Amino acid sequence: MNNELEFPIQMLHSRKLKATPTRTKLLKEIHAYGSAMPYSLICRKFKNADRVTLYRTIEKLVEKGLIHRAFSNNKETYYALCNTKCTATTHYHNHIHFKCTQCKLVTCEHLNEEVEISLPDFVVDKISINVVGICKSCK
Amino acid sequence: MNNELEFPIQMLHSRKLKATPTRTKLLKEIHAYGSAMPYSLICRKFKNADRVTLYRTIEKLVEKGLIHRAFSNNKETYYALCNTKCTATTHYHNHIHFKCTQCKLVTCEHLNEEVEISLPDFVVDKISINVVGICKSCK
DNA sequence: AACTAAATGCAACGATGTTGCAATAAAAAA
DNA sequence: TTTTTTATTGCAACATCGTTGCATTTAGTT
Repeated sequence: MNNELEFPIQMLHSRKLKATPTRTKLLKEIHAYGSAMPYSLICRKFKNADRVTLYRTIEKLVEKGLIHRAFSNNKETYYALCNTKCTATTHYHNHIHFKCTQCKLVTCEHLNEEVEISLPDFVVDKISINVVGICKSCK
Repeated sequence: MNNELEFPIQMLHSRKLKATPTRTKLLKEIHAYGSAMPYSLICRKFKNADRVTLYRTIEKLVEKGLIHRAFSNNKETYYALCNTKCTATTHYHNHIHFKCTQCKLVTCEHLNEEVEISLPDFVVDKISINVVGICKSCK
């Protein structure tokens, strides 16, 4: 996926962030999880940590473009690692977020072609596409 | 937009729901608002009502396909009326939800062409597309 | 080793999600 | 129209999450 993922400290430093235990652990946990990680699960991995610290850690890493909110409904938010093309403000949009109704996993899936959305008279800054269905493994 | 919108009672009855004051009011408020209505604003319109009743009213109308969650981030959810083509389980996906960073409004925008998303080996049930940018009016 | 800017931990509060249960009201039946 | 049935409401109560301020601690630097 991303070579840098094995080096959370370098990832953090590249965005001028201090490599604190909570931050490096968060990056490692999300990476280890393999798909977009629900907040509730993140909490379980950090049950000894302070809730506010975790909150601010997530905010900061989202702000700096190291992770992103892959999926959100009114109940839960899922977090995923950004790929190397992500910057602090933009994310690639030739990928979509897929939520499987069977295994409940949220994954980032790449599309062969960029999605074309024609909205004349609108300025489009960011596109996010969520698909719900049944994933390859569960089908 | 939708003729039925002027008749919240009929809308409710068509889904075998009792036409209670909270339900008819919710449908009217969202319709009157014109774009996807943030939950915080809905609350303000219902400040005398019980919070749990409002919660259950929303749940029920979403479940029955009269309204839908047009947009959600980790902070807030936006609700919009479903069009007549919506059923309890599916929503049209030749429209997108647009959030304007200037006026903060979330609107449903129709696309001339259906969005094509090719995900071989996946079963696609529902596609939702959120676009962030600057709307026609603010540009 | 000392310094400095940034991150953490804690307290504290507000908003939202969620359930159970008794009281109430809407729709249907008589 | 009145009664009956069944769904909805209101309230209490609790859990989770978002958010801020401030004092303490720590990472990266000098």
